Amino acid sequence: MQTKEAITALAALAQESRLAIFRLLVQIGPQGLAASKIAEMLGVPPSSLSFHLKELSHADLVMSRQVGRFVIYSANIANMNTLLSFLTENCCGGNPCFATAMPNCCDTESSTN
Amino acid sequence: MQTKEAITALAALAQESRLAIFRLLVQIGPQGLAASKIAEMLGVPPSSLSFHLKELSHADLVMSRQVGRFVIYSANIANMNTLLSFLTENCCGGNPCFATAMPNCCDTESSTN
DNA sequence: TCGATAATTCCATCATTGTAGAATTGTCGT
DNA sequence: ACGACAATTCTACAATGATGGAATTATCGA
Repeated sequence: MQTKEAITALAALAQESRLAIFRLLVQIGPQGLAASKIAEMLGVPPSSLSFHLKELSHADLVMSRQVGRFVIYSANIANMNTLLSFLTENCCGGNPCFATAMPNCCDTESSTN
Repeated sequence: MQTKEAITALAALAQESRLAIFRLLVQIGPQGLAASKIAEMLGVPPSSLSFHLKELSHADLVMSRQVGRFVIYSANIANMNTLLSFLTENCCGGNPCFATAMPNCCDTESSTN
């Protein structure tokens, strides 16, 4: 992961609505939620929600798939884990302090780990 | 950790200079670096550096201590870990996907793991 | 106490981002 | 094809954040 991508992701998360959306999607897991459902649960106006979902998508933190007239959004856990790793990369110069790898949370589609 | 604190921390990291500063301090570890040294290593003007260090301090991502006429900054790894946990909290509804706890990177002041 | 260096605050300028109503596009059921 | 609903884009407006030079505060060595 490059610095630029990390900043995009962090900036995407550094906003009340988007953080709420993302955390909601993390908790829901791979099955995801329709945009309208998210709007309903979080009380965000549709246009604002679209704006924020676009930001999160652009930051590769959420994925979307079309199902009928719904667009289902889900958290991109793999990329979130990449981000977390980036933040702790080479912690303390790689000395004993650091417990190897980051957790693999909800290994998305690919193989587990 | 509250949402508000998380947003403050994420916003602090979502900026090129600050992310560079933070990652540098993470890699340096508990011993930390003087502000002037950081400025030198990253090529940031002193006033800008102060501004960014203040942001990072306010977000509880770095700590500082005065040593002579130097102010030594170090990463607050404990709080970073709290932030990472917050982001993955209750992932997938707490189902099998999630590998228990976050890594404890550089257990700050206390014992070194 | 004086010069030198470390660090922060002040300040003005510039750029980016959040917000939400209205209009638009796309998909469904009949 | 038409009405209903899902979602996005368009468009201003308001608010916040980044930048770096100059002045200021604080600490050291001699």
